[in-house]
Amino acid sequence: MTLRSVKPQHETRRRILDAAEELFMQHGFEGASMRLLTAKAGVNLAAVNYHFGSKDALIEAVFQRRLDPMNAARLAELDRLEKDAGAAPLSPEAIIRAFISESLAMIEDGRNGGRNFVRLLGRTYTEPAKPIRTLIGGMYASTMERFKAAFARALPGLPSDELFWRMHFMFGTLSYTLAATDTVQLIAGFKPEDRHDSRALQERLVQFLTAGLLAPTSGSSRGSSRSSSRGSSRGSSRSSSRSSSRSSSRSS
Amino acid sequence: MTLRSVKPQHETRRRILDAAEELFMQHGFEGASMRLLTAKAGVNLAAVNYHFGSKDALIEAVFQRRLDPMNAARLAELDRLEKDAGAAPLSPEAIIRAFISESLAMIEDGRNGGRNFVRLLGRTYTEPAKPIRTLIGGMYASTMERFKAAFARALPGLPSDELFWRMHFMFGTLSYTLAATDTVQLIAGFKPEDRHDSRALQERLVQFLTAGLLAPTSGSSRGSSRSSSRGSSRGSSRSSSRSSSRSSSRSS
DNA sequence: GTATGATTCAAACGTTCGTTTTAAATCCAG
DNA sequence: CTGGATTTAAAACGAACGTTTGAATCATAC
Repeated sequence: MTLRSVKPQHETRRRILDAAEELFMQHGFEGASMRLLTAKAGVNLAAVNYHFGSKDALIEAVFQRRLDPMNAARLAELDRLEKDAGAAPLSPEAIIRAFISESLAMIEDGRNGGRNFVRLLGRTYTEPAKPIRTLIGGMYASTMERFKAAFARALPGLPSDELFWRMHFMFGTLSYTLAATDTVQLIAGFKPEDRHDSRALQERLVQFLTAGLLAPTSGSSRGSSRSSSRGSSRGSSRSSSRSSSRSSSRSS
Repeated sequence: MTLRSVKPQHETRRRILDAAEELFMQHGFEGASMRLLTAKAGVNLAAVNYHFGSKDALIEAVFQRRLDPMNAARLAELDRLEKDAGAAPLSPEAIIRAFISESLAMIEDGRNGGRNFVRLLGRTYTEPAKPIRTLIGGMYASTMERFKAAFARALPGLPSDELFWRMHFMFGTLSYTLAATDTVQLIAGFKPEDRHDSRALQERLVQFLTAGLLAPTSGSSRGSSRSSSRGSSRGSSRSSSRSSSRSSSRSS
């Protein structure tokens, strides 16, 4: 009793999840203690174990609350694109947009903890703890399958293993961008006003990722490319040669 | 006495650093305890505090042992390239190679802990703990300055803020690639034999990063691009329009 | 109003953490 | 050989950790 102020009862779970989202992002999973976390949420120390069972279960709940809807939205957007396109293949850029726009929209979400979560998510891809890795991996599996199939359809000329790596690189760029926008600032010249302008950021990301995805492949499909010079780092240019093998149509 | 076996005395520091490198990579900084660490190194528990003073100082030492030479090699390679080129600007691809080849060469370094360190490094860019972030940032500052200047010279048509973001994206791709090659596997279809083939990986990375760096810019320099529809995520294609404004020369 | 189950609370549990201290043993350069 | 630096062993330090407990409190249905 006394001064409980604003806590409309039974929203303890939500308050815990919000505080966990922010503190996990700031201090990591091990660095954010239960005592700090429950203090920030304004709930009792035992509330986490009561509502979630353990700290690990809380971590899992934090991700499930946001990740499942996020991936569902990605898939829904992809479905919509494919339905609109009919039999025509999608443009790679449109697929990229369908994948990243959900994440980036969350950056502008200040009221809710969307921004916290998105940064937390970016960090978690390189999380050392194995249970967390497998948890995240499982939540992404089906979504990645669908997007990989969509890319493969949009880029019929791109070998499967090349596509794997291109998706790996694209995901890495997105992940790092989400995680590190205001953590490590290795490169000078950051414009603070750009930090939360997710529209401008999305355009820059789409340009970069689309170009990377459509980059010319050196050795083409498979094994055959034991040839070309590959002179370690001596040969400066040698890039422009193929330039126009854009690999597939541009639909629409 | 007893069975000390192989420990040529006075290499306790190196054994601690090697063990720390591996365990920090596997369990994170907080997850790797001093007792586990010293046990793995085969030294006494008190040895870390004797030689390094504290766990935090050990963390710093782990990075300094490798990061300083690595960045020095990057700068030396860039110097060499610029000297060879004379007054002519370097190709963006050559600059990219100078930056990433040092990291990727370490992946193949199995004997020494190079592979462990490179993965640890990739993880640390998104490390929550602030002292570690500032430590890493400080170690990179001068290197990033030089490379940013080199890119700016190679791409005179690219606005400064665009270059900042392109470098940010490139660094993110590299970072994630180093950290996550065998952690989270979100995308199915991974070929295990490619994991440690750093030459093939480097070629794929260079293709991707070069294309991303040279991607056409949408709104050109500044603020002007408030125009186009931006219909949330409705407009499916709308991408192909600009396609050929490669932004700058291709040198050589 | 009272019984009942869900929730919150303060307090304590046992464990592990990084660090320090003691002492003796061992190494290695001068 | 000597003496300072290094290493080991064992023990303990206070602090912080995640978790558990049992009583108090709340909300609701009878």
